[in-house]
Amino acid sequence: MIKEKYFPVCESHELHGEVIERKRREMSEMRDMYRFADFFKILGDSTRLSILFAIDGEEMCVCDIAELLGMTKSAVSHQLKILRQADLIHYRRSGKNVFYSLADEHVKDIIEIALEHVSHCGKPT
Amino acid sequence: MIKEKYFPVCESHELHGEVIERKRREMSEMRDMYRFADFFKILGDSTRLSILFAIDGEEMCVCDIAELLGMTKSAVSHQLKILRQADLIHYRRSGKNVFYSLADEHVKDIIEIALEHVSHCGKPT
DNA sequence: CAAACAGTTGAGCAATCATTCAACCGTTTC
DNA sequence: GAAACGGTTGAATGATTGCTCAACTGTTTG
Repeated sequence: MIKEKYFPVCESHELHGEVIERKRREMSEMRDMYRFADFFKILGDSTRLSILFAIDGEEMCVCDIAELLGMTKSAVSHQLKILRQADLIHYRRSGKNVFYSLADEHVKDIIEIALEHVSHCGKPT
Repeated sequence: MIKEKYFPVCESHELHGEVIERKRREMSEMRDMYRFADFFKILGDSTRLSILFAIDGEEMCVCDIAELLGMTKSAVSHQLKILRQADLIHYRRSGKNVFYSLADEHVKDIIEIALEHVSHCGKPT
């Protein structure tokens, strides 16, 4: 039996082609992996993560966040913009100040589970 | 009453200093924000995320992962190394092949919640 | 209305990072 | 043992990114 090869897989055993095809079908459902990765990319920065922790439970203005993190207002504002565009935070203007707060409960959930994972797999060395 | 200023906060209202101090105490508990952000940073790449989805539920060898993602073995192997160092995947050698599988159930949980968030906040435009 | 304050924005820069390329290691096969 | 295959690794490179600096907007205050 001549097996049709759709792609140059390993030659070690013939099942590989099937596995790839099945996986390809499974993964096609959520094909915009880029958009999905972007979500984690936003959380993958200590500054942005610190901001989210800072405004968790209590809104804060930009100036205070900057002071808390020991950064310039500019640097914080740049990161706030990214968080805003990702719909992770909420915006409120009050006089000269702008107050930010968490926009979504999902964010807290994800952070908590991740925190659990990190503390579990924590390698002190 | 002369209020001691520990840091140059906004002048608009005096509560800001207190807020910052309280937040600073709260956040000092989990002070290694870098390590925490690194966890998300690893998930924040479409290639690595695709790999995790690929080996979810069924181990795969490097060659097949590469074929599935349309990438070189080298590129995949580089990302596998990062996932390995983060203890997110499991390694198994079998003859000439090396099979990878998910190492932790936490990973699946996090991905699922994040997927939910992304699909909720999905802006088609 | 001008000065001061809170915050935003864009350009520029340094650092990080994902992929490519070539060389290499480990296992199997002839 | 040499060739072939699966996989890894390090250097090089192009792209991305986080911060700084300076200029700017919007609001309040004198």
